[in-house]
Amino acid sequence: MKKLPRISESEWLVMRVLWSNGALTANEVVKELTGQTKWKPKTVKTLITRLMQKGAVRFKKEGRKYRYYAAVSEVECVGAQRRSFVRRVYGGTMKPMLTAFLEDAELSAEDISELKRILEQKGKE
Amino acid sequence: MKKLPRISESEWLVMRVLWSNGALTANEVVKELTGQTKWKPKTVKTLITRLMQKGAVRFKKEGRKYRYYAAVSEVECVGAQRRSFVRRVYGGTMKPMLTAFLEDAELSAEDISELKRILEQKGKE
DNA sequence: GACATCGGATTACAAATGTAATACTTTATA
DNA sequence: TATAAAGTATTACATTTGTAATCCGATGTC
Repeated sequence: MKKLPRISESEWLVMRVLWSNGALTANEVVKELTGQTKWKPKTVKTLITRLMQKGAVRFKKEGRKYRYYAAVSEVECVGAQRRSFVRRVYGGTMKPMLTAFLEDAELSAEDISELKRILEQKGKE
Repeated sequence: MKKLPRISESEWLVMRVLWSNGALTANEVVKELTGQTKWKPKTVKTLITRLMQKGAVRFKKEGRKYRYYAAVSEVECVGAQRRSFVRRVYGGTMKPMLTAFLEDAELSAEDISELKRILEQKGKE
């Protein structure tokens, strides 16, 4: 239930790397981001530092170098972003937004049936 | 197909007012926002000015005062935000995001059946 | 006509963000 | 042991954003 820090656009890329890979050294983060961005290593380091200041990332020493890991929950951060997005763009009303999302999405047949299952589940509550 | 300007969090509130109300004077915008925000009128004016500089808003003179109106398409801006959101938060994969949205949403029975209809439609393509 | 007022134009200023470069420290290397 | 390399810490600097305040010109008011 801790307060979630505000994570900027660029910082999100770093967080996603840390969430999916666990504790990484700075260089490993840089390597993961190669291809996704054209950032210099120093830029990545800056982002990590800022995320630490915000409390979103912590590190443990491993010998003389650090391993960084996410200190906030991915599920919570993603949920917060989702809600903030809906509020900002749709003024909080979910339906039109979901319609747009669904129409826009590229979905496999399995995806579609799973989503339908979720909807049916909701219908029963 | 023009390039969409980048609209900040606060600016979104102004844009939504203009999209839903057409051409308004600055004071009318201020009035619409009362209750939603605690901004001083001058703050709203600044936001409008910035949106004009970005090309998102234009105005026409009406006597000695101006009427402001959105110069970019709501559908396009919303779509761009939606895509940017999915890319940032989910790395571009729609399914997990949709799952979360659907589970999170408060939906009426009618909403649910309409969404199911959309999904069925997609299944047929 | 002098003055308060309403609206728009210009200016303000700190915090956050994007994007690094430079400095300092410890360690491996010649 | 002086030096280069690897890592971390500190500093940099232009833009964007949030949040206004001040200035200026047209207008209405006494």
